[in-house]
Amino acid sequence: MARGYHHGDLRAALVRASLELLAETGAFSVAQVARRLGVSTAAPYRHFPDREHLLSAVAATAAGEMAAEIAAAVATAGDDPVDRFAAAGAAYVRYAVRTGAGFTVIFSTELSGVRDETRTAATRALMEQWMDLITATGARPTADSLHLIEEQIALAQGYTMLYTQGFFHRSSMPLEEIAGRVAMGSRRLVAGS
Amino acid sequence: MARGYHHGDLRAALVRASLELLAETGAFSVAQVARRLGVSTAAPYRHFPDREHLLSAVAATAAGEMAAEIAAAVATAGDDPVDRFAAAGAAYVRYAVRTGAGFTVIFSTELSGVRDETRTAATRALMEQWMDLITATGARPTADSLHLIEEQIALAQGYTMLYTQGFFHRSSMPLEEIAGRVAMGSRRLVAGS
DNA sequence: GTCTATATATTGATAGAC
DNA sequence: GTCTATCAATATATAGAC
Repeated sequence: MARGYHHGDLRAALVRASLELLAETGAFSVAQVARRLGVSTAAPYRHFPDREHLLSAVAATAAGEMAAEIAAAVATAGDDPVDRFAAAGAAYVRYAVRTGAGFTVIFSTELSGVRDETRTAATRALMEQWMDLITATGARPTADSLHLIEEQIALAQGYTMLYTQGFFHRSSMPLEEIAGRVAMGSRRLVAGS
Repeated sequence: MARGYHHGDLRAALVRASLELLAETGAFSVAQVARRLGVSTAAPYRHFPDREHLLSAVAATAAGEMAAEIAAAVATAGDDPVDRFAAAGAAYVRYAVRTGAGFTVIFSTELSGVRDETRTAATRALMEQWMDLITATGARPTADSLHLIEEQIALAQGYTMLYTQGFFHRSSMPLEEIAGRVAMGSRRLVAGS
C-alpha cells in the first residue's frame, strides 16, 4: 500500500478504515483514514461531501453489523426469551469493544445534522430488532420495554466504556468476562422489572 | 474580564474553567481554557508543565467534588444501606452530567502517564468511600463487592453517556428522571446479587 | 507571572493538474 | 477519481520581553 494506490471501491474502503481507526484509537479524522489507505487527504472528498457524511456512513455500517452480530448471538442462545435478551447484551459489548463503534458512534450528536436515509434505516432496524427481544420476555409493549432496553444499553455501554478506558486491567479481565457480566446484569434487569 | 486580566490564583481558576468547558462542550483544550479566562495561551504553562498535568489536576478536583456530593446525598438518604447505595448512584449521574467530568475524565487513559500524588489520593478516597457503601449492604468484602461496584458504575456511566449524547430527548427526560432510573437500577443490582 | 510572538503539527476543506 | 498544493483554523508548547 505504498504510493499511487488505486482502489476499486474507495468509498467502502474509507468506511472500513474508519472503523479500524476507531477500534485502535477511539478517535476519527478524515486525514488519518486517508493516510491509512495510502491515498491523499483530498481523495475522501470525492466520495463524501464532508467529514460528517463519512462518519454517518460509518455509523450506518456499524448499525448493520451490530444488528447482524446480535441476531447471530441470539440465534445460538436457544428459545428462552431471557437467554436471548442476555445474549444480545453480550453481543453488544463484544462488537462495541472490538470495533470502537458502539452507540456513541452510531447515535453520535455530531450526526444530528446529517440527513442519511441509509443510516436512519439501519438504526431503526437495529432498534426494532432489539425491541422485539424485549417484548418477547413479556414486558408490556411500551413503558416497561422502553425502560428495560434503556437499562440494558446503559449497562452494556457503561461496561464498554470502562473497559476501553482501561478502568479494568485488561490483562486480568478478558473481553469474554465483560460480556458475561453484561449478560448476567441483563438477566437481573429482566427479573427485577 | 477583558484584557490585562490578572489573577490571584490562576492555577485554581484554570481548573475551574476546565470543568466549565467540559460541562459545556465535553471537550478540553488548554487554549480554550486560557481564552475563557482572558489570559494568553502561554499563561497556563507557568502553572502546569503540559496539557496532561492540567487535566490531572482537573481529575483530582472532580474526584474530590464527586466524593463530597456522594457523601452529602448518602447522608440524607437515611439508614438503610440499600437506600444509601442507590443514592450514591443517583449522585454520580447528577455530578457527571452537570460537570462533564465523570469517570471518563477522572480515570482517563490520557492520565496514565502522569504521576500526580494529589490525584491518586483523591481517586483512592473516592473509591474507598464507594466500597464502604457496598460492604454495608452485606456483600462479601472482595468478590461480590467488586462486581457490584463495577455494575453500578457501568449502569450510571452508561446512563450519563446516553443522556449527554442526546440518545434521550432531553426535553421529555429531565436529569432527575435519569437519576431516579440509576437509583432504581442500583436497587435491582443489590437485590440480584 | 503574564505578555507577545513564534515554531510546529494536525485538522477539514478546496482549486486545479493529470 | 486521484493527485499535488494550498488555505485557514486550531492545537501544544517554547523563547524572550516586561
